[in-house]
Parts: sequence; structure tokens; C-alpha cells
Amino acid sequence: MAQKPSIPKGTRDFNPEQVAKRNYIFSTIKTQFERFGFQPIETPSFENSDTLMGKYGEEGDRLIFKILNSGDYLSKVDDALYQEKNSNATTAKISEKALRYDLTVPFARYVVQHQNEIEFPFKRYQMQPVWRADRPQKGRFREFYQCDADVVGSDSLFQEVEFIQLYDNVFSALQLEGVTIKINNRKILSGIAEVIGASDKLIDFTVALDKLDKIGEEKVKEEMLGKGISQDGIDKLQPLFTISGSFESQIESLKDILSTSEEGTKGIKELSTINKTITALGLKTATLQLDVTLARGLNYYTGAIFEVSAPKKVSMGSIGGGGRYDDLTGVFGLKNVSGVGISFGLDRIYLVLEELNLFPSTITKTTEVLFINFGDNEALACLKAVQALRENHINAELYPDAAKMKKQMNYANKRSIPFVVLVGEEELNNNTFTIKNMESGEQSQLNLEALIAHFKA
RNA sequence: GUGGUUGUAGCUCAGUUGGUUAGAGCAUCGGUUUGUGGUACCGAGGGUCGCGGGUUCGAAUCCCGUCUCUCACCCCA
Repeated sequence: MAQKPSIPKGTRDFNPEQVAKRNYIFSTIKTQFERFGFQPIETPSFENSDTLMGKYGEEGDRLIFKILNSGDYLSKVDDALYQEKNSNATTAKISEKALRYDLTVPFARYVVQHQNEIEFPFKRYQMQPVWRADRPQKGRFREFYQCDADVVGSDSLFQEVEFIQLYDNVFSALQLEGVTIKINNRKILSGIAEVIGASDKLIDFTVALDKLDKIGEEKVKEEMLGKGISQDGIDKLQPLFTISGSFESQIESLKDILSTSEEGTKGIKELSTINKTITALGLKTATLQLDVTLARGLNYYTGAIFEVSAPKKVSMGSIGGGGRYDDLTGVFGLKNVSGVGISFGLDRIYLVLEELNLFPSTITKTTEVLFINFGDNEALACLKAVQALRENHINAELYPDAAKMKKQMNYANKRSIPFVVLVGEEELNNNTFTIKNMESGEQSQLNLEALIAHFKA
């Protein structure tokens, strides 16, 4: 037997039904993006390694798919390096391109490169696949789609407000009710780290804090201790673990905790402004929730941090995330351009909609009518009708071979084509078409005009 | 990258303490039925039992290695 075909782990094939469902999500998101004034761009699937490496932290670098150089790449590696067997050092020599890891960094690169043609504030959206050399697991793939909307060139908090509304609109349009938009602010996290004397361990601190709802208070404290945060500092965190209540009351508690931190206080102000505005405007189906434990690993966020959780009844990680980054384009040489953006995890939204049975039944557009092929003469008459139907925007096709009727009927059946038309010798002579409803089995004879009218109705 | 789990037909899976020619359902193809499908009946094709080595008179079954699948950790959409 020939070798068994397979695809790399963490990748998927999509059948026609799945593509239809994915397109439904895509177009819903796209419609809302454009309604909010975002314009689409696309960037290459791979970038120069320099553009990507070092932007996502050490862990991120490991998860970037590197593309091997063409040609005799090993000849450029000197013997000393080769003997050393240092993968990181060698990678830089044998790979200078890499698959994009997300859409935000390529976007930053795009903004810097095209800064003179761009009208700021620049609102762009982008829906393309990204790749991560991760070990796949549930809801986690090595190739998946992100749908990003970002604004660069505006510090206004109204942008954050708009993104919350955008999330609300998209999920409402998808009939996915009860999502929680969690919001936090990097300045608050910095403030807390400052207050407990762990400013230099901000990343370790936030990564540990982020796990609170997953591993619990004790384990978080353990991890913080392990990372070198003092017991004294952890004790000061105690109010944080029990913080609860409404958005407003959480803000009040935070004010106390962070009173000595200028930065923290600034973060609180930002959050409060956003919340007041959202409260004044109202949300359709989503809930905005302050979550001080929300950290997210990306180290370029500087202000707001967003994460969207699916309704509690489904077990799924976040289905979207985002935040503000004051200096993303800085690494590419363009200073003082603030950006804020959000991302939708298409593949996870798909899984959630599937689990909750929320896909409309009408999204799979199949052929409406199949013409049975009885032979060349009959087929020609059929093709004329097929042509006429297509001109009337009706999806129609002729079975290509004069195969056995059973086979042709079976084909229509398997493809859930609702109608077949039979044209044999008799119909050919009378200039009529026998149309059969595949569900009810009903048949009737029509002329061409009546046939077209039947489908246009 | 770390740890656990899995692997038998295209798919989902049986397969007895190791014992003739490795089975079933679904799917595919053909027939019952040359102008009527979705339900019925009959038949056919399809396997290096993941791969390599070992134990044994004999291995799908036991042992070792390796790959693969999958779940979790790290991290993340």
C-alpha cells in the first residue's frame, strides 16, 4: 500500500461545511470591523526573523516556526559553532525567515515601513493565519486564524471604549450571548509590583497572578515565593485575593491598595473612565468585568489589557484578547505612536458556536438542482436549462456522466441537493422537464419558464 | 521543552492466560432493479496488526527501542 497520507499535528483540513461555518464567522466579524471604520490590510505569511525574534519573550522565540535557508545552508556555519551544538546560535545562521507568530508585530512593522502613506489615527483590521510551534491540545493549534483590529496614533481612551463595543457587537451578531469582557490595566499591575517591592520581577509576578483562578491562591503564592518575591510583599497582596464586587467597588479597593503608587493610580483612573463611558452607553449582550488578575503573557502591553471568555457553560480558554501598547513601533524606530487593538480567535469561536449549536442552518449553500444525465442529446437540453437557471442566480448543475440513475440519484441525495430534474426521451420530445422534490418525492412536469419560476419563487 | 496516554481495513472499534487463513459495523464498488434516491436483501474489494529489534516451536498479544496520536504542564487565541 502507498504511504498513509497525513497532515502535521496541530493543523486541520476543512470540509465544505466547515468552510461555510468559518466564512460565516469571518464575514460577521468583518462586517462589524468595517462598521467601526477599520480597513483591511494583509502582510506576508513569513517575515524576516529579525522582525519577529525577541518580540514575544524567550518563550515566544521558542514557539516561532523558523524557515530553513535555501541552498547549502550548513556550509555557512563555521566548524566551531557546529561543534558547539548550540541550537540558538546556529539557528540564526541557518534561518533568516520565520512564519508570523501573530498579526500585531507584523502590523507594527507595516506601520513603520509605510508611515508616510498612512493617515493617522490608522484603523486597520487583518484576518490571516498565524503559526506557533507549540504542542497542540484542545482548542490549541499550530496553525490558526486571528482576526485583529488595531488603531495606532491615538491616546484617546475612547478607543478602548470602542473596542469593548466592537467585542459586544460581534458576539451579539453571532448570537453568542453571555461572554465576559475582562479588562485590566498594565499600570495597575506595575503599581502593585511597586507596592510590594517587586518592580524588577513584574513579569514573573504577573504570570503567577494570572493563574489565580486556575491553580488557586496558595499555589500562586508558592510560585511567587519561588520566583523570589518576598513573603512580606506577598502578605501585602492579601486584599487582592479577596477583591470582589462590582466594577466600582473594586476600583475603590484598588485605590486604597495603590494609593502610594503614582502609576497605579493612573491605571485606576483610566479604568474608571472606560467603565463610566461604557456604563453610559450600555452593552448588548456582553458583560464588562474588572479582573485584576488578568495579565496575559505579552510583554508589550502598557495600558488596558483585554481578554474575552466564552460563556461559563463551555470549557474554552479565551476567545479573544488585546490591549494598549504605547511603544510597539518603537522597536522599529518610530517613537511616540500609541496603539491599541483586539483579536478574535476564530478557531476557538468556531468550537464554542459548535458546542452551543449556534450556527444558522442556512449557511451551507449547496447546489439547488441537479440534472440527471440520460445521454448526450438529453444532456444538451439540460445544459441549456442549467445555463438559463444560472443566469437567474440559481445554483444548478448537470451530472457529467450518463451513469445509472441510481448512482445519480444517490449523488444528489448524499449532497443534500433538494431537487433533481429528469430529462429523458419523452421530455425531450415534449420540451418539458420533470422536476422531483428529493425530500417529499413529489414530481411534476414543467416547461423551462415554469422551471425557472419554480426556483425564483 | 517536561510528564502521562494511544496505535489493528478509508472511518469507529472487537480480537480469550501467546495457538490454524486477524474479525464486525459504517463507508466504497457490484448485483436484486437498463426512468427514480434516502429504508431492504445478496456479494466483492480493501490489512507488512505504526516501525525496528528481541523472547518463543509459534507474537496483533510478552520485552526493549523508536515514531505517531492524544491529554496535561510551560506558554498562549
